[in-house]
Amino acid sequence: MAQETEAAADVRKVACGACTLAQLCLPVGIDEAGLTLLDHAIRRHRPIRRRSLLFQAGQPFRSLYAVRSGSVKTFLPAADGGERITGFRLPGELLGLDAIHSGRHPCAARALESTSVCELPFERFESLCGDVPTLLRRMLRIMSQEILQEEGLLAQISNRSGEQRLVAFLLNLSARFRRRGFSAREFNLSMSRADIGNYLGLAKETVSRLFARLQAEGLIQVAGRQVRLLDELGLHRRLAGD
Amino acid sequence: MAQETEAAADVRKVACGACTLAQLCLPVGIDEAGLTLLDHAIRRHRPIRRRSLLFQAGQPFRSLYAVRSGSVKTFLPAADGGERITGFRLPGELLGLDAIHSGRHPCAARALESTSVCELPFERFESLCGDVPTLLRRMLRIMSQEILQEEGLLAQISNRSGEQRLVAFLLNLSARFRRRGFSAREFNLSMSRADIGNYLGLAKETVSRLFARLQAEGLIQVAGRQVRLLDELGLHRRLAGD
DNA sequence: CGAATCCTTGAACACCTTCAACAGGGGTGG
DNA sequence: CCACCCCTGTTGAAGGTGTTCAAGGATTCG
Repeated sequence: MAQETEAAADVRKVACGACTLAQLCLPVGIDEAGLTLLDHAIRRHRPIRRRSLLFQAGQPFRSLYAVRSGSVKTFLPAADGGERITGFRLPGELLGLDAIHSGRHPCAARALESTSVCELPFERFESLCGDVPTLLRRMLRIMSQEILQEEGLLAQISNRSGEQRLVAFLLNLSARFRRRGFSAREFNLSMSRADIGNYLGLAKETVSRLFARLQAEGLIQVAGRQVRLLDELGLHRRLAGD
Repeated sequence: MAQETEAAADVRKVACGACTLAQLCLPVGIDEAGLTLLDHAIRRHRPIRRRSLLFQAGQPFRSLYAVRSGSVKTFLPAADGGERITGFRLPGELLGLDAIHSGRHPCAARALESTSVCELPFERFESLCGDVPTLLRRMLRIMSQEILQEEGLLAQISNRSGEQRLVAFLLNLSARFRRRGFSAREFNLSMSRADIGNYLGLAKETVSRLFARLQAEGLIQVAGRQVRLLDELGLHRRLAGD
């Protein structure tokens, strides 16, 4: 217990330049001087618990957040009290980009497991952009990538069968884990079947059945939230519609 | 004919500050000095014809484009020669934001009717951001809005019935026409039923049937590509799932 | 005016959803 | 520490919604 607290304290002291996520996160391509400035602007939070909200929908937008460890889901609250999940964020990914426009968070963000984040006050970020031109370039690229991803997701959701959607989801997760140095073949899902279904536009029962079918066909192996990709080539073929 | 050419020539001389789209397009919130700089960076093109490509998928990214008049569809070419439509752009909207990340256009863009655009070389835009801080702020907001729109679209596509998707599409178009000073109750669709279906994840036959049904129920009136919204409140109720 | 594209309508079928029941497992409180 | 309970996941059957295939009609453009 004391160990954990100590470790957490250590992690919170790690500067952006020394962070294991520096090659994925905002710092990519920023020179050392800029990194120091960025470093001073960032608030490193202690881990938040599973199920707790990082911010609510409608809340005024003050800061961007970067996931340091754990994972987060973002969702739009629906009229009937339900939610529409808009995305899942892994370490090194940013939260709050959709709030810049209106100055309010359109989505809420909830931790799927114990999760720690870095907070970057947006006003300081904007003034920093004036001093650190590479920071501006980096942010434009991150936002462009975000737009691109949403476009790709949209193309995969509409006009694709449930099986293809789930395969696309798994391969997307796999690629993101790979970039983070985790295994791309075997990983844990931090979200429930209901969350996956909500995100992909499928009923949770359908997700469950699709997992079973992909396993029966020898493409994957599933045990609860533990997933192993057995035949990546076959999965890619399914995605293409073969 | 001579008149048309003359008018086109005139339009091409209009500065950003004098453009009727200045309140929608990139210039929003930019001071006069910045506007002059922006003005000099922009190339105003002669109209391109219906069906012609503004840029191809995979092409190197050099410039952002703003629609001045007409409309454009953007789409990802699919493996089988088909296309996945990612969006429709109206006057005052930007094209190419998804290309900043990789330096290549992931989507192609095709004119749906006779369309004119303004071209903004991206390198000049980036250096301009250093001189005109409000320009940077504006671009961050535009990109944030784009991310937000894609999120909203995704939420509407997945987990919604075909009818709800089509209603959402019509109301979205209506709101965008309103902002541009056109009628929000009666407008022309510049895209085909097949394009709408492709975009919404429905077969073109389904789109046709849904139009017929909405008309039979007295919510809209359709004649080919001419649409009139008869009961906007009723349409909003349909969207909510009533 | 002809050709091509776009739109509409019909019928059969596949896929996914909904409703329902049950099993397992992790967290909480006693 | 254990028991209970709620949450999560699984499986079955019936029904609805949208797709596919097919054909004919309308509109537009050269």
